[in-house]
Amino acid sequence: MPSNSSVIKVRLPDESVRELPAGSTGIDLAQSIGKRLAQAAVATVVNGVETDLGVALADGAQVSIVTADSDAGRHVLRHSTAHVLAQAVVQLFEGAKFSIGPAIEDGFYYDFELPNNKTFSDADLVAITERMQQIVAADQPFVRSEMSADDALKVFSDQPYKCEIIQRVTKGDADSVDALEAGSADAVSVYRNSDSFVDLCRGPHVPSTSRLGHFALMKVAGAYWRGNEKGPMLQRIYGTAWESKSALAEHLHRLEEAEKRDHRRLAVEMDLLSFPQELGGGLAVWHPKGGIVRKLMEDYSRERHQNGGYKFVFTPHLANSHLFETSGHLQFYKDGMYPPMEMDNGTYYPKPMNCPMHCLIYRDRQRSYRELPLRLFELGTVYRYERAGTLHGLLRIRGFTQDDSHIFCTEEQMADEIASLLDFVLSVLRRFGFSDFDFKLSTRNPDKSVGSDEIWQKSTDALREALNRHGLQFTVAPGDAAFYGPKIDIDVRDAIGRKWQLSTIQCDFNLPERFGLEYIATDNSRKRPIMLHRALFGSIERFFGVLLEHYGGAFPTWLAPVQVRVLAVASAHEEYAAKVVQQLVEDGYRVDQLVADEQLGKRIRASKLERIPYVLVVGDDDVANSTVGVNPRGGDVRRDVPMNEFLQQLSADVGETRSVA
RNA sequence: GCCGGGGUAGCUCAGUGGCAGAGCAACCGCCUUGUAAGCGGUAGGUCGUGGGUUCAAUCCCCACCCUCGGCUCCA
Repeated sequence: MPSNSSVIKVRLPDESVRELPAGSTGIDLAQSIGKRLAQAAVATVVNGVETDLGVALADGAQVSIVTADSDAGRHVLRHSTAHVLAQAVVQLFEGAKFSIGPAIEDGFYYDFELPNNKTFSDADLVAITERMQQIVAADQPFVRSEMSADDALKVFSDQPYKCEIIQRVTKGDADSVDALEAGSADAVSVYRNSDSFVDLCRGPHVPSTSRLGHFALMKVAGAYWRGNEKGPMLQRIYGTAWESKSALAEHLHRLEEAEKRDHRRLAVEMDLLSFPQELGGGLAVWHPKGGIVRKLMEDYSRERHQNGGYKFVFTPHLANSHLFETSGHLQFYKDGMYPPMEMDNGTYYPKPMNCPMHCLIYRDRQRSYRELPLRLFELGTVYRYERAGTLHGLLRIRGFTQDDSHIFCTEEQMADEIASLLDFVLSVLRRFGFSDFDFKLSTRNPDKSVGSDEIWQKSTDALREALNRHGLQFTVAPGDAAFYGPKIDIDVRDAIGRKWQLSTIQCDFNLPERFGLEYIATDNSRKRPIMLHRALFGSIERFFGVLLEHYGGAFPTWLAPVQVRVLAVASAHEEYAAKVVQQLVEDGYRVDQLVADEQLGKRIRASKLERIPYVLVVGDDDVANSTVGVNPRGGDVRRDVPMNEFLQQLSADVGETRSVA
């Protein structure tokens, strides 16, 4: 049905059709639907392509409006705010070069090069913010135009980074970042805000700068141009931007809350562990309270492994360099190892991983197929010389203990073994309060791998099948595998939604080869076993750090360093309090008592700050009736609770993993 | 490793080219307390380490160590 030339029809997401005068834009469409929508609109999606609001709509187009409070809308806001940042910097810093400025999660950044290797200071950020607000107030339009690469090179003649992007796009070797910046080779797109500021960009953008304004510049950081460590280092400014003042405020509040549960801060506050400067970077000592929690974690892990058919092994912290030559680690990862110790009978290295030693245990005698799968388990402490700038509390540390398992099995056993491993791993993680998992299957990188296509295929299929068998959603990361085989990585989401990579299950056919591992098969032939690497916590240290942040220091009762604290109202009740303590200790709980030489309120406050799960208060009534006052963490106070009733409550609490506080 | 910010009492932080400061915690005393900070007092420091400049350095300069935010890396 041919439409009237003065009218166009567009289809909306709900399949309804709207008629508009020819030449109407996304703005017109939004206005025709509603005033509020027009106010919230930042872009359109036309036939599946994100487009500026101001572009005339074609007859018959499928159109949806992108609003500022959607993920896509915030992305547009953030990208547009990055342009405003670039304009402000170029205006305030004579000779500044700007390179790329994408939207990222929660915000945006822009990379700059200042003349004479100058860097931005915090004071500069204040000035830049003010200038950005002026640009917002000036209501500058974002005007799109397309031009040839030659013309674009002229426009950006004084901007070497922009020229480099244009040239790469022209030559056809643009990566995804370049493409975002410049559009395509035949039509380089640019957005102009004013006579003096134009930026290379694919878009889309908000119609004008007045749509922005709820942003904050967060920090300055160095960043390599194109991520190349050998290339120039630029100055990156990070910012955050939102659709409203309140959304921005909420985000800043979330950051504050996250900072309060930073494991490094909690470790100090709660006297769990420390990083003495005298030890050297990235090396921790565990204090008694942290030690209790760690021991409980390890005990639980050992118990589960015991029940899971694992054999416990122990291996030394040092090994002769021959071992790591055989394994190939010295060849691939020497830079990440602590330096060698030259001894009169050879060269020794602190071990950066346990697998080669477990291979030696396997190889020590002839193995039969009847022994397989052979599951070796060790809490093995390893040392890796992580680069100085990468250390981060417990999450990136130089000396750590892996809950490391190596499973030797036949090719036929591999799929079942991986499937049951997944069950095992998830079951243990759930006990620690995690319930939200993301799975990633990392596949072969042909340029950085060893082994035959066939075995790679088999291993990858086995991992994939295990995930499918459990009905688990997973993403595939092509080329992210280790050099020796594919792997499944398991991320958990913590109480405030952040993702942490913890467990990993890896197939390895390289080390069995290198160590010449064999077993005698049913037909009396010698065969090579498959080796599965599996770390569940990853490292005890890292897992502990993640747990600390997950619970915000409020460990579930079964893990809490002190589970119950007993407070006498006054000195006269101290004797009864001590009896309560004694009974709880006899029942196997971790209990202490704070004597009444301070006000009760003050002692309760101190106990709450220590995040003790139960504070018991005992006074005259309790002495008379054998009761306690129960003040639970995160709950309401109950008076006159019979001791037996409290014991039942405590027992039930410790028996199950409590939800996070 | 690279760019930038830091390191002062147990903790959080202020401060100055000329005798080192606060709050909390600790310790002592008074108070004997019924559910998140009672009152008074005492003690506590090689101002990260080593050099240099200076009549004098915690402060200025250099190097190193540690740490924080990023980048790169992460078997």
